[in-house]
Amino acid sequence: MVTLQDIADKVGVSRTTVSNVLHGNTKRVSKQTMDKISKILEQEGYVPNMGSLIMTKNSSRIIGLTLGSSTFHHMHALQTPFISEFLSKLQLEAESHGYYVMIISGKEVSSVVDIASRWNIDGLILFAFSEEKYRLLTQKLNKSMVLIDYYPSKGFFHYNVGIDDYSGGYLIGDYLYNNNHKSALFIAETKKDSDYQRWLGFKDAQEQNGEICTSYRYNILNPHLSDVKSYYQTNLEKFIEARALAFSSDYRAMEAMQNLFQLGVNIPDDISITGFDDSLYCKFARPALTTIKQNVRLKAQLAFSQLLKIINNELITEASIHSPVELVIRNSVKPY
Amino acid sequence: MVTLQDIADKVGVSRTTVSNVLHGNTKRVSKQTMDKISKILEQEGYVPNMGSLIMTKNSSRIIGLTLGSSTFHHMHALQTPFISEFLSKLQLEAESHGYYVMIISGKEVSSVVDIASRWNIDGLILFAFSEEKYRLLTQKLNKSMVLIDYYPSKGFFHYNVGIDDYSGGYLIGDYLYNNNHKSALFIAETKKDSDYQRWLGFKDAQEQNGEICTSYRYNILNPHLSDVKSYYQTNLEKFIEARALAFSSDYRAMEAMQNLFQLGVNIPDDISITGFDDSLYCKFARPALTTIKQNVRLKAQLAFSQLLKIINNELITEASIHSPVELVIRNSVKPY
DNA sequence: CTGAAAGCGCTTACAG
DNA sequence: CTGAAAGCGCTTACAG
Repeated sequence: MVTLQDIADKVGVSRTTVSNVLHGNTKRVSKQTMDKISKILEQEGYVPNMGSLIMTKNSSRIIGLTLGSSTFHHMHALQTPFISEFLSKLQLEAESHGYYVMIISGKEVSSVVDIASRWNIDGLILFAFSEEKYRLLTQKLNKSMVLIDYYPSKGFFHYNVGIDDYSGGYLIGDYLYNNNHKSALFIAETKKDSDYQRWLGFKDAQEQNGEICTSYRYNILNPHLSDVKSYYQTNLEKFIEARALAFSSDYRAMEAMQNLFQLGVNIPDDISITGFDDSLYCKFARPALTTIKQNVRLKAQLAFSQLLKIINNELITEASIHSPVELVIRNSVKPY
Repeated sequence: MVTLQDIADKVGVSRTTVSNVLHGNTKRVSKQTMDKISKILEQEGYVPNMGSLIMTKNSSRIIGLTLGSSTFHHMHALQTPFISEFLSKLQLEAESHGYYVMIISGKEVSSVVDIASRWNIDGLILFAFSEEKYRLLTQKLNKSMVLIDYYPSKGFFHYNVGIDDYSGGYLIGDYLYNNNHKSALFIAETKKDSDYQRWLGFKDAQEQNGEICTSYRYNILNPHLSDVKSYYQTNLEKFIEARALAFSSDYRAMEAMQNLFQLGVNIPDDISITGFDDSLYCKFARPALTTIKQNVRLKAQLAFSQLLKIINNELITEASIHSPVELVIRNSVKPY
């Protein structure tokens, strides 16, 4: 490892001077010295030691990426296509701004606090944190944080970057409505957060001509249900009567297609189905799944730039940003 | 941030002593002082500053995770289910051993070198690096490294953790053979590395009773092919004649199922299909995909422990380790 | 058993 | 325009 001192010795100046050219303090160094130092710097492939920088700058330029719950939409959090894509885009974005991303397990709040303090992390991006955990975290750790896809209870201040879940739900509800599916059911794993917003959009779309969409149409599929098959068996009649099922995730939609198929249901002839996320594989479902797609790259960029603003104490006009969403029409819906 | 000095002041000792209890040098400190210091340490929630540790210990305890090519099996590397699962398991493993994982974009070798030096990274885990890039990297960066799923040319020393690709291929070839598919075709994106090993296993299984499996049966599906549909159109006759297609990835297998279905082919009645990887969604394919599953958690653990050994200069008995693989039988193969 | 001191690689007032 | 010096938080010989 070549140090500043090494460079200084080589050129025959003090390390103060080398440091000055490193930071572009051109007024403090003569053109001549500058050039000489720049040349050697380049030649020796000098890179600063981050350990040293952490100490002197009191900042590490590390962004922590933390997953609050290890599972998310019934699979390992990092395995959900969208989270891993987010991570890769975030890392690119960070790297191009001279930041680094460290993965921190969010299982224990205390260990997030420990690691974030230890590393003097500049900011944190949080996935799938419950409100309780988030509160605890903010209490114990005073760092810039941005939450992803978060819908906290009212009056609870936080920064958030999400997608327009409501519009996603609306697009689906509207699309089904226009295909004459006016008593479609909405199926999600919870009654809160993203799921609930999607439902709201769905409901409004279904009610657009004065129709009524009661909460009877909001169905819960327990994420811990071991016997999904019997769930479909039990509800078969109800589902066939509804003629259309709008799921809050691709995974559940595809799972439904499989189970219903086994029960002799023809999709989309008997029942139309929609998903949410546009996972890599859902174009291969049979029939290919109609779903909602989000712009993950944009989301990662928004999250990073928002976090940067918080870190730098810049003015933030909106504490909660939502990236747009679009309907991807494939073949899992048939006009009724 | 509470520092060692703060603690020392509070207790009324020198920071040397505090440091000693921190490191369990029990013989150098009286029981009494020890207890007092431990108590305050706990009470104040002391955590060391990693910046400082990097400097004094000349080690950061950071493991870099680097993706050599941004795409992998035609999707973004971090998006392949197995890489993201690997990452999450690796992070757990690292955290439990007091290590940290930083994501480093592997697009440019020079930036890997830069970041790894800057952070004084302890070791690197490398995905999807070409041999050329890996050589360049080792030339410029003297760090402990473990490659994942790597098959370099002969005589090129390196540490590798992979899966038993050969056995995976064999299991598939054997399973097809036993279902009377003795002229099945193997389809992959390349003729090297994992793909080639899988082919070798496949071939050996198909040749088990003296039959011959010529390279005619090794088909390449160009990963950059834009018009996959016409690929299947063109080869339809050949594929129907073969009656079984063994793919080197689930993605391609599912894609094939979709395209063949559109061409009026019945799967598995007309053509049997197998995949490789056991992606989250392939149980939802229709028919559900028979494929090879690997133990990603074990792989992550092996990779980490191997890297740790290299870092600590421990004796390593095997430079290349392979985790086992298993056949997951679903419904995409029909006895011929 | 305890602590003073040097050193890790850098930045940043400050003096000249 | 240039550099000596203090300081960031820790560890580690070493002296007592």
